[in-house]
Amino acid sequence: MDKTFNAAEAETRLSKAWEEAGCFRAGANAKRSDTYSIMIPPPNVTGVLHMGHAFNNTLQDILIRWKRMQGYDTLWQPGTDHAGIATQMVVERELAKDGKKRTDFSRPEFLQKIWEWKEKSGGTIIEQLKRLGASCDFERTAFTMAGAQGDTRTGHENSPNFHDAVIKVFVEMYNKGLIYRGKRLVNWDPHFETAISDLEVENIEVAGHMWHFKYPLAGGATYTYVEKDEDGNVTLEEERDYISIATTRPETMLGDGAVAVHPSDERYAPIVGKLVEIPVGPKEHRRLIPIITDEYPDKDFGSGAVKITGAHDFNDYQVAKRGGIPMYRLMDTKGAMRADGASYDEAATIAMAVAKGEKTLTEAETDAINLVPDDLRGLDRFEARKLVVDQITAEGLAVMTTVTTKVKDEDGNESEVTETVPYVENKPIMQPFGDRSKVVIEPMLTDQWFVDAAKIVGPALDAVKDGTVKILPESGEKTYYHWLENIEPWCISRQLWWGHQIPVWFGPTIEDGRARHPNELQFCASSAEEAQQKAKEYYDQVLGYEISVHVQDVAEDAISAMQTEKGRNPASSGTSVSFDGTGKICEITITRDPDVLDTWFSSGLWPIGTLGWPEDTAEMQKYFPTSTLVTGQDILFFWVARMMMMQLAVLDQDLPVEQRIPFDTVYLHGLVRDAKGKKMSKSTGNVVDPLDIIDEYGADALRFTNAAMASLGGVLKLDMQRIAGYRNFGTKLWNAVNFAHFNNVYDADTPAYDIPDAKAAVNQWIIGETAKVRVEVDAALDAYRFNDAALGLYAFVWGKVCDWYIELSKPLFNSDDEAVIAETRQTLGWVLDQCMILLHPIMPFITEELWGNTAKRDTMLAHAEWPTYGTELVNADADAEMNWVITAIENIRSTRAQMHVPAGAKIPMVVTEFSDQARTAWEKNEAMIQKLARITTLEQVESFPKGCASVAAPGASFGLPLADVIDVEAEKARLEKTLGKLAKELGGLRGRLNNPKFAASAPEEVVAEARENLALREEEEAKIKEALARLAEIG
RNA sequence: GGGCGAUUAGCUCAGUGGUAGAGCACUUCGUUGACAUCGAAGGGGUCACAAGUUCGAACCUUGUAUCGCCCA
Repeated sequence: MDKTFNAAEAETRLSKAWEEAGCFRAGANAKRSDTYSIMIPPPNVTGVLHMGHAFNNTLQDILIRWKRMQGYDTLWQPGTDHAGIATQMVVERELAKDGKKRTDFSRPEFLQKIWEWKEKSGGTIIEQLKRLGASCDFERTAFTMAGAQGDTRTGHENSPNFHDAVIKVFVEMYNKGLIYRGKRLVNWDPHFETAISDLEVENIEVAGHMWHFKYPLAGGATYTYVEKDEDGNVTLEEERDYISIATTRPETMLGDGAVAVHPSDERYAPIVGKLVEIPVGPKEHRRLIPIITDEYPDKDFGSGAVKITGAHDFNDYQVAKRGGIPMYRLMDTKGAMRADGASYDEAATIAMAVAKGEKTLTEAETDAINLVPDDLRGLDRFEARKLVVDQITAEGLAVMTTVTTKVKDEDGNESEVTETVPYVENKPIMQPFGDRSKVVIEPMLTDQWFVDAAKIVGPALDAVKDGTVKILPESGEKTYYHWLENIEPWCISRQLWWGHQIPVWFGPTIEDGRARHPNELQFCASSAEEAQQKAKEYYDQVLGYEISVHVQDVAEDAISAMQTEKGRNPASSGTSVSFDGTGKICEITITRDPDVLDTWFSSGLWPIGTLGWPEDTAEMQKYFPTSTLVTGQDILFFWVARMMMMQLAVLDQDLPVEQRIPFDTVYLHGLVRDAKGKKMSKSTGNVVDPLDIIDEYGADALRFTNAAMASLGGVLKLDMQRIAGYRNFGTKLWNAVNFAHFNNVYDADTPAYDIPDAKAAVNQWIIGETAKVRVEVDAALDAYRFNDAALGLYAFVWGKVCDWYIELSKPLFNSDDEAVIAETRQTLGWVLDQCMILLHPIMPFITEELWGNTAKRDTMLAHAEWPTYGTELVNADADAEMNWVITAIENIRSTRAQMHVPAGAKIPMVVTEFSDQARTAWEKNEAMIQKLARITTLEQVESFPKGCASVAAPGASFGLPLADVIDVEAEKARLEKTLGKLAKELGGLRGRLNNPKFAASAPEEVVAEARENLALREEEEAKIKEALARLAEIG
């Protein structure tokens, strides 16, 4: 055997062997009908393995290997999601290298490029998972775009047709009224020009400014502004002809629809309902907006008055909706100030009429109004901000403040200069950034598709509340409830090319035989043919005669449609109707929505989509509902909750809830951080690459570290020293096996399957300890306490097997008794086999290698039988005997070390008090104690000779005669110290036992334990006191 | 501002009512026929603070402080 395990060489070889033997196929090693299945949280197809994946997949692999060895019919389903924005970005970046843009290609051409990229690079993370040892059924690798147009079926050859499943769900949810189209405020990425999900927005604190402006009251009205302190004393009273507003985004003032104050704010009570002027834009067309009340403004924040820009702020949007305030969109898809539509004069005139209540607009009409003054049109939003601030300040409508600064003149004389300047606070503000584009996200009013989540949330909530689905740690359940009980509509459309295109075709409405609103009718269907048929049926019926319906399969580019407003704004869309000679409609063209679905919409179907749903597949019947979902707590809402809602909503409603839940247990974990607890980030430079760790320490060390970190709800701090420590642990096991080799344990080349019928106490003892740890490991894994399983095994293998059993076995191997030697060989072989088996889920590589190195086996370790023996293997007598031996050895060693007896010196020992039990234990294990404690002889004496160091063991009083070397003072000090410690313990124990209430209220076994403990401590105390007395005699 | 959580040895963390644990680090000793990626021994803690419940609190309750994370 090599000196140490060569991880780099063995890992590749073993991975290949497992794969070739089909060890991880669904159902491999199944010995019972119970199933256990895990869906991998699909990594992004553009992704590379990071520590989060490594951690997450280690836990899944531990569970699946454990269950597979137990004989369950297991499936660990791998795959990737198609990651709309990320993938499109990666491919666009590749094109950019050749100086090309996406828009240089048609949509189908560009999609072909993505599929080519996917073929080439889309399997990266799956390959990396194999290096971790992940035992997924890789032949089933799925992909959330499988089956979509252009799919080359490379890298996910056997994936079920995900596209069909996604489209079917959309159509069904649409038909049930769970999906609708509407104009809502969404997170808009001005770089990618698409709506994005909350998940893709990072809120980052940046240095910002808060400007304070005056909004003059209309018609020069005034009011008395009064400020009071806490006691109601007036601190400020003045006549004002304005209301003061604070804002971090002055450019959005152009779209203000109102100014809101809190209903209880007395300062502004006199002017509620009055109109104020927005202090920007051409003087002759200043818009007037009302002062309204709403609960949203915070009286103590800024002036207490808030401008309401419903189209560009999420809070304002809610206020505007509540108050019926118009929302004017100010920007285009690139985040520049709008340059479309009618002139500012015209727009402002209409808006004015609306504000005065003379006119009401439809949503579309409101959206068509461009309230950006002509001089600001087309400017970038940040440019526009500067100009707006300048214009307001120039007009004298900025709130001013005085600042006193010290200046030095040419001669160095200091003087104070007081200036009046605009009041601008420099303060940190939270700003939303696109996690991929890194640009500031703009809340934007756009037409999008939404899932009416509130309608399907009920069953998802109930399933957790009634315990059908368990979330661990429990605190996750609270978070889950909190979010689901306040659920918002889910925006599922994205203005991208890569993704599942929305299966809805638009056509014109018909009134009195004439086409009215183009693109306002929706035909939702799972194919173009079906849409055509539906449309034809509809139009034939409303027109009363047959027409032909033409289907435009892929509409123009989603983005350009958005920019030109075509296809989104029915009013400006081109005609799609042809007429015959008599002016009657004879042909209608319906066009497909160019948008695609949010990747999470397809990921939400992962549990069923990967199993072949909507087909009634064997896998679906066997492995659904799945068992455990292991994932990061950060995607509890975005993925876990949505899977719950979707599976429960989509599957046959006649099935009981237990058969529609996607999984029965959700294990949530936090972010993997660096050793100091900092988030890993490229900018901090503390990112750890799991592949580097695997290269340096081996996959097993990384996996063991992951398991050891995984306490429920624990923080995950990755410490290199710890990884090194667990690499050492592997070496320790390796060397233990090496020791067994050396002692001819494996000479016969036969595996140690049967539990040895041992006679020697040491062997009986270690068999019992093995049984205890097996019970402990199963209990820990059952409860998802990976850390307990890992640390329990660590303590057993290192602390029990290596530190004690192997050491204690040495005298047995050196004995002359062939029977004892044979029994010990058998026991050691069995114990080490159990170590390999029990450690395999956590450290698959080194254990598989040892398994193969030690004997001819029927199966690979990955398919070895997981043991079921329990504490019936514990022999109480052997346990007591060996515990005595270990205590005796430890106490002798401790005394020796403290008395500075040279470590190598072998010395004699004497004994005075010696109970029968202690004597028997000694006699049966003399050779071991002598070897491990370096004792030559034991002699029973009446009393200790002069200069003897005391060693206590239960039932025995030992002494080490060290007359020549003993330092009386040192020995005294040592004993006093031990006595001190004992006194503390005794105090506590006696205090408790002397309290009558303790005996009365504490459980019996606790009282008994305390009594027993007290007796032992008292015995020890007596011995030490005796020893001290003897020392006193010597002087 | 709202929600969730944390505070235990120098460090990183376990510990769900019976009197405090691990690994690493530290000190001393050690080439003992598995292992120096090692062995033996040792030092080190008012369990953030305060009050309460209890025979008994690191653990339960309330409050305070500090620090995270998520959402506004």
